[in-house]
Amino acid sequence: MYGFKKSEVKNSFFTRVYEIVSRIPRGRVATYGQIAAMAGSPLAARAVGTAMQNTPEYLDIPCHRVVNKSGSMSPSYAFGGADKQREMLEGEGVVFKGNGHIDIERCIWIVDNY
DNA sequence: AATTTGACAGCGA
DNA sequence: GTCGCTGCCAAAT
Repeated sequence: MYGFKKSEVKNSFFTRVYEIVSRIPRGRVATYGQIAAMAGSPLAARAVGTAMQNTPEYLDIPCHRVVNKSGSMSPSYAFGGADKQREMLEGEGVVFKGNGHIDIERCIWIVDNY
């Protein structure tokens, strides 16, 4: 209550993004654009990136399951680098192709109701 | 209120 | 396939 910033409490775009990301199941990935659309702003993929960069650690959300649409990952990923992220994903069953990219078409998170 | 920033996406070369 | 440029958006300053 007292140690929270307003941005962490109010129902902001970031907050919606965090809630959505926290629901991504194991072995699945979601794209920034996809999450932006779910959060209510289909063109705010970039803003989703900003949200991820500011993700408070105590939220414990699987931000490693968020990747760009080409199935590659951001070099500036904060948990130890792209290779580390790849290990985590492979450990969950996410399929990688020979070129080091995720088989996005196969592992994309499919939601029926939200 | 205006400017800056950035873990994106689409398009052309 | 990669590289660069452009458009977009929400947050923080």
